[in-house]
Amino acid sequence: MKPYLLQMLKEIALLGGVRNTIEVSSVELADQLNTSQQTASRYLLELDKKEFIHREFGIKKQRITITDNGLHALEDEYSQYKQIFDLESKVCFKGVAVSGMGEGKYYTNQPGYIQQFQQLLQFTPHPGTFNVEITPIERNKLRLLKNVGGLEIEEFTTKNRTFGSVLCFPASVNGVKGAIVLPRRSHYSTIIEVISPHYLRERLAIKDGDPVEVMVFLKKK
Amino acid sequence: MKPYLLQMLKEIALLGGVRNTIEVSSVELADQLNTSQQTASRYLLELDKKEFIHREFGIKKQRITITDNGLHALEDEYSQYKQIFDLESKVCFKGVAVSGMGEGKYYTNQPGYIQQFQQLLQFTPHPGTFNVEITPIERNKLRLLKNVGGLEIEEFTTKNRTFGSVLCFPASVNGVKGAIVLPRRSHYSTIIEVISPHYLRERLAIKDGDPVEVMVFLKKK
DNA sequence: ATTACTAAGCAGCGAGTAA
DNA sequence: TTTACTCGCTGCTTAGTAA
Repeated sequence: MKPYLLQMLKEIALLGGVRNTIEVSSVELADQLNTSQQTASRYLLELDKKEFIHREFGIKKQRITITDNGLHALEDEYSQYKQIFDLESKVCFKGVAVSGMGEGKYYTNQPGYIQQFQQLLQFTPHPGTFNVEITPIERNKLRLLKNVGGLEIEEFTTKNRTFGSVLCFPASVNGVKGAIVLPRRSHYSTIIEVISPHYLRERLAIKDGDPVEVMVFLKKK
Repeated sequence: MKPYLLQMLKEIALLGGVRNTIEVSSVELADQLNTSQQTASRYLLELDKKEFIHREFGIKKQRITITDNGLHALEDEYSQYKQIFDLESKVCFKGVAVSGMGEGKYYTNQPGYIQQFQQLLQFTPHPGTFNVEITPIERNKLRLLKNVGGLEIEEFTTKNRTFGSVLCFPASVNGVKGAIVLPRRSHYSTIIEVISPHYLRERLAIKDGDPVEVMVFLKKK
């Protein structure tokens, strides 16, 4: 939807056009939008044609109601703004399921990690990680997470080697509880690793390439 | 602010550009907005020039942060959407204070009205009404109020005459408690009449022509 | 009063390209 | 790789005006 049409739809909504009929002339709407009567009229024609509003003509002014279609458009926009101002409490990643190379299983079987997961997350992770590939542009949100800070999993040493520290955030994958795991060392990649008390791949009935939504929860300040 | 610039600002915010720096190229932003690299670049120049964002250039990509200015623009937009979806619980009118012709005092001194006000609103109105002139376009919101319904003040008869029924809504004027009064008979005018336990004109230190904000509260369903 | 057409002008778009 | 310039073209805007 063209941004200028959405703007007009918003204006109609603010005047009470949601589940209610308003009576306005194209001149009045033009004034509200700081534009000409002709442009307001054209916008109304476009909104009508695209079924975002319904119009009836009287002898003067016109009666306008926002359709379900139009209401959905407004709701979508609203939810984006809610997300922006909610970004300090939760961050949403959209991606697709991918297979790792089994290293996830190796790490999540280390007692040194398992104990800390149990303590900080109050669950025992199912062996292995569930990997989600995100678009490069969403890596910016990973940076955001590191800036805000999360649960610190400390490094530890076994007789064989050292396991590095990890930053961890409670999360959900398509609504199922878990946590995401960001190794401190590695640079931001386009793969998010998720651990969960459940075997996510089975629980969500997901195979490689399926779209998934990862919601990451930040600790409130 | 041009709607298409706001759209881009919103996109930057969704990527985490609020109180945080993101690294994106103009091509990536163009992809997000379904437009060309050139257009994305131009938008960034405009947003920068108008101080909605701050930019730094690295060897690749650019580091972008939303300025306070930009954040305000987003907050304004957000609050408008909040208002739309809150319209079923409260409606806001902006107008200016005007003087009536004293009839307000006559009506608000009628015991038949006073008793009902006390019962439905839990306060005794200060004699007289506080009148607010709204723009003709906002009369649509009055229609909305009548559709939703409010507190019914019933008509009554004295030995001299009949006083008509009135629709009434709890409200506040610049934050001070009161109620608006819509005579059932009269057609929508551009004057809102407000009653209040306080002498609003004095309490708010307001004279004719001063801008006021009337917030009307609807009963929840 | 109203809506909305036509026509002309101008702003925004993006291909090509420089740095 | 980047960003952002020029410039031709498209499409949005608005004055004038009909209905």
